[in-house]
Amino acid sequence: MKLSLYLLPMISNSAKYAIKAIIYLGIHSSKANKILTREMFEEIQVSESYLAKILQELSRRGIVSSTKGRHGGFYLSEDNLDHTLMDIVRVVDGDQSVDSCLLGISNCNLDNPCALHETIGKGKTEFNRKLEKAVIRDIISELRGKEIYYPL
Amino acid sequence: MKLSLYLLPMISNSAKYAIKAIIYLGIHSSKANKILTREMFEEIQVSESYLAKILQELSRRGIVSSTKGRHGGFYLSEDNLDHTLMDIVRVVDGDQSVDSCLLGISNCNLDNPCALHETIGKGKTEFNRKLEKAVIRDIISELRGKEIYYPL
DNA sequence: CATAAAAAGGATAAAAATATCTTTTAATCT
DNA sequence: AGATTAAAAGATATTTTTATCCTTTTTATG
Repeated sequence: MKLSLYLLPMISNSAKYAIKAIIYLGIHSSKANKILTREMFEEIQVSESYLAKILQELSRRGIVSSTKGRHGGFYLSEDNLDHTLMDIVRVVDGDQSVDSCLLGISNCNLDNPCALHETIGKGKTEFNRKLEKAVIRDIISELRGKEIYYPL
Repeated sequence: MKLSLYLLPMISNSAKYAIKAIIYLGIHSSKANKILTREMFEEIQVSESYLAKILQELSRRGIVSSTKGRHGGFYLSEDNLDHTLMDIVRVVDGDQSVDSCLLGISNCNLDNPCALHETIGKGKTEFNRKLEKAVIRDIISELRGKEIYYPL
């Protein structure tokens, strides 16, 4: 018997797709050059429909930009570029995912720390801090300097 | 529309229950004083049946000890105490969960790092290292010094 | 040896996450 | 205005994770 058969990562599949899509948009898109889900989904290794679903939500929450109709599509505005990976994860996986205690204890905090708070709880906090510092604009400009950033 | 309605933590619910159960056993059990799932499940805030399932697997994989029949139950042997939190997570969530790249890119490694490897991939590695260093014996003995370690 | 106690195992059920499909709305072009 | 294009929205399906239940096996003890 196997309890969790497949991988259960630090961020969800959906958040991964979201991050990949945003990286793709950051590299390829502009307000003048919008991108269709049709053009991205293979690179991101997700179905077109599911990617659309995720981008829809990201758009609604102001993480990416989009317009309907002809010459429509998705792109990153200057404002969008100021977002961090944490913003993405919070939108897709929810705040609880980020803020919850490692043992899932609701009243765990600095004054009343849970059994693992000292031992590894801080590890999660550090990881969160990295997500907060990771600004999309910086990630994109760093990737531009490199030869290969595919496949996502 | 919400993509992930509930929390999606760094480790699965099952792994959390496993860790909580092992902490409980570490504090209360010995080879002479075995513990029944019936005695633990409320403290751990999981159903008795599911806890039994998880402990079964942990027992099969040598993370906890158990004996059947009268005066049977679960306990931590001296060997069990030498395991780390990482051992638990690997058993319950699987190796992939621990070893996978943050973007889920299969051929991501130090020589051929993915887009996020430098930025936050290292954060995951650090977190993993903390799990590896967290020896059950140490966690238990530290908890014994404290007044309150409940609820788990 | 019979009986009771408790984990192990197997089958099934429920909930959540992931994914797809269809219809609607908005933008653009002719 | 009408046709076309593409995102938004809604409904539904699938897979995975979580959880429960019931039977079997093992062990201790009277």
